[in-house]
Amino acid sequence: MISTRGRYALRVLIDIAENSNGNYIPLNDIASRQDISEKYLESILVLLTHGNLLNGLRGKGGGYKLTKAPEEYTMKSILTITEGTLAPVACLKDGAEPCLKSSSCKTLPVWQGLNKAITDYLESVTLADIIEKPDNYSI
Amino acid sequence: MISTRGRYALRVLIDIAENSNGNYIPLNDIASRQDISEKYLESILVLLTHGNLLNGLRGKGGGYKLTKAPEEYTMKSILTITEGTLAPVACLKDGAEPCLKSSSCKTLPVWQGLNKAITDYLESVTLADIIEKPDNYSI
DNA sequence: TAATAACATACTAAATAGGTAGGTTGATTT
DNA sequence: AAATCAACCTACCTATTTAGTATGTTATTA
Repeated sequence: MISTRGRYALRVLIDIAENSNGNYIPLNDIASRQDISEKYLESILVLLTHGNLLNGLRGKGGGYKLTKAPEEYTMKSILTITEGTLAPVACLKDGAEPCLKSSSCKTLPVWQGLNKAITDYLESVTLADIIEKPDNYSI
Repeated sequence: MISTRGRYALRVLIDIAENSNGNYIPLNDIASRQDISEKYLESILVLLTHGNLLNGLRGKGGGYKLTKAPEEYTMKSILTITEGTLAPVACLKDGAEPCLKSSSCKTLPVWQGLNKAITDYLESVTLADIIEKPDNYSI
């Protein structure tokens, strides 16, 4: 299950992508628009700025903005930063010590297949696919 | 992440499928072969018997056996019983109260897509795909 | 009736999730 | 230079879940 950290992170990025026009957006604005506790949101934005998904600026006029184009934010990159890992089992985590039984492990291929299914999907979707596309046509 | 409950359950089912020949296999045997605490394993087998994936028989000569053919055990059915739900977000759980914001929720399609990717994969793999296939040929 | 083995209930320690509280640093405006 | 604003940082808290352990009770068979 994806925790609130990951889900809120996604909502925040959508919010910033849709409401910023290159400007910094204060956490305050985001929190009230998204109806999420300011303080809790803060702890999530720390992860996103440390992971270089957001740029933070202090002081008056400060806030957060995206560091790159929406097309460059894959769902996988967003969720990996907030959830830590998306691997369904510990032995498939990045940098996991190789399991001694891996060659005889009958369940490993299943977990690898599941991991690939999840990863492939999450890499195929970007923030650009999700945000409001202003439709420039009438009737 | 799949918990030990789900991982052990899968190992148990593989173990029974490979070692039973229609006989009941006592938990004791499985626990020692799989090197899992007997008592903890017991709590997992309760889930599997209640979920009709295993048949338990008490007393001497008792133990557990499969209730159906290995082809009929999808990974999804096994993991759903042990993990409770595989839905990546609460609003996609079976029997979840419909979310009021679902029509305007921009993140919902992403979670639905992820859910489908996971579900499709786990339904495509069965216990029969995993167990040892005795190869009846020589050199 | 003795041994066997599933079934049932209760408890525990450690980790994680989801938050809250308060203070500090840096940028901007007055 | 001072006041304000807003990100940043550290520490704490509560409830739930995970991964077990312990102690029985019931049903079956030799």
